[in-house]
Amino acid sequence: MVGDKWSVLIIGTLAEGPIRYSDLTAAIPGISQRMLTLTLKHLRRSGLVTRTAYAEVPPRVEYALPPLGASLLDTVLALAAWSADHQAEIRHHQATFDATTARND
Amino acid sequence: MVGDKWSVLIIGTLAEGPIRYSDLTAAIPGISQRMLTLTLKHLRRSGLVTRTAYAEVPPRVEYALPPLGASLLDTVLALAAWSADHQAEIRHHQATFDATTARND
DNA sequence: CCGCATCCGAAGCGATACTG
DNA sequence: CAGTATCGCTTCGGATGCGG
Repeated sequence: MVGDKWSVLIIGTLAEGPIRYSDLTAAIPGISQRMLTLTLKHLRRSGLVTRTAYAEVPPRVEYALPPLGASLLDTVLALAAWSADHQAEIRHHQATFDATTARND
Repeated sequence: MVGDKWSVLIIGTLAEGPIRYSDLTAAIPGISQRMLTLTLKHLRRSGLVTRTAYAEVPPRVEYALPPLGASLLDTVLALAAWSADHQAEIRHHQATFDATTARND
């Protein structure tokens, strides 16, 4: 689930509170409507995200983060913390590795 | 990084101690040699895994988990714990969702 | 025994156009 | 406003055969 880039971004955005479909599009630069719809459906199926549609004109649909989703957020945040913590070290390793490895482009 | 299924499995296997290439193949069912080599290279590049080749006959290569890799293991384990913890709940949601959603295959 | 290169089918994703 | 359907490209991944 965390392997899905968009899932993480959506959950991260939802962490700040319920948000509308169109606002999600704006809040997550680079996401296509296809992926937004697909990922939201996936997340809803797993119960990580809830969808509330209001029978109004104009239509309004809000997505929110139920407790289950929030619990995943915590864990993912821990992962993000690790990432931030070791980012420099990893980049250093990569640079060293690249320098060591003979690349004949 | 956790998005890479094989990376996680390899790190999980390496957690039990250094292991040889061929044993990795056996320890991780379903992995192809291509993916094993590719993923190991990727992990080495990031410094999450170390490689030690012994100039012997027959050749022997051992992969191990340095501190950096072990630290990621901890975090990933936390994620796995979350997964195990909420697995049943998620499956329930999925079943409900599938039942609710009219699927016209 | 260890690892890489190539071929090729499968799946993912973005862009676009269309429906309720 | 909120989605769905289709198309084309890119990437992923398995199988096989070769080099160190």
